[in-house]
Amino acid sequence: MTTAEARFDIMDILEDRGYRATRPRHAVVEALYGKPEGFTAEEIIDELPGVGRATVFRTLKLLMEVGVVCKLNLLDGAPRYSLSRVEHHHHTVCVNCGNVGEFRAATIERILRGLNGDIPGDVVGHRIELYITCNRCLAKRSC
Amino acid sequence: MTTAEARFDIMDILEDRGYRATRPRHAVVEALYGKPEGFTAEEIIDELPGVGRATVFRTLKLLMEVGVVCKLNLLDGAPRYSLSRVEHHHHTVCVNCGNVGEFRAATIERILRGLNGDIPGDVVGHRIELYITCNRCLAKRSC
DNA sequence: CATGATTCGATACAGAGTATCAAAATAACT
DNA sequence: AGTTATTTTGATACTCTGTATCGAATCATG
Repeated sequence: MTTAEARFDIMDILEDRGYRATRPRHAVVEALYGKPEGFTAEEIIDELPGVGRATVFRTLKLLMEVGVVCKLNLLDGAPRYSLSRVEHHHHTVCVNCGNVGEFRAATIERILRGLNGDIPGDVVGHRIELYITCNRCLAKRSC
Repeated sequence: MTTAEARFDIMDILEDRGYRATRPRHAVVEALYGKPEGFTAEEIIDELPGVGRATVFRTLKLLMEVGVVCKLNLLDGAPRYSLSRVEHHHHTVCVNCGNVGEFRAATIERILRGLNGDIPGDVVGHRIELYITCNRCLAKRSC
């Protein structure tokens, strides 16, 4: 999937759900594409002085609702958001620089589904986060 | 492990790390034992009018540092904290009432460790959360 | 282009948590 | 026990992330 297609897709998804493809929303989506490794809300707000603070948060919330943006609460510092490239996935977060990556692990999904019997209720979803030191930070450190 | 032993243990852990076993900290730890299914910071603050707001947060932070309390950021509403009963575990969170439970799954741990090769960095930790509808909420609903 | 529904931006506000700092509690040492 | 040094506390003000409000602007539709 190219970037252009993906951009188109996201605005499409919004319109399909009855939301309007407005200029501020376009601007936010554009900005997200420059951040393949995650971003904070404040980063986007600073980058788009023409778009109001509330609108940025509203748009992020909307994008989470339609499933193309995820929010990660780290152990410290501001929450990070990231564009989802694949359907169902989980995140790696670098504990040093905060950069966010994605991974999939079908085996784990299967196990979690199998776990249902041991859990006192109905499993309706799950979330897995791997805390890592990313290669870039590892490289910097060994210098 | 009885409750009394566990209480003793927690204050012990703090003292072993050079922190003082003060009365406000005792009060917070006591309060936590009345909350086997998790709690919000505000609940504890309201329950202990004799203990300052800042102190409650400071104590919760301390207890997280020494590994006996976990914090969970839910999809909405205030974050929930919970006492950890077992060493390494993960959480179930009821999406309806917010109650927190614990589970262990050795198989998953093993898989996550095995995943190391597919991840662009060193895995230093992980977190798994299962979103469930707990039995109590299921029962209420079917009425 | 008139109408009505969405969305916007500015601003004030809310909730969770922290920084500050003087006062109190605690530990350590005589 | 009394003095001193250190840690901890509580009150308060503040920060930071996000939301509610609301009049103005934008947009789809007839």
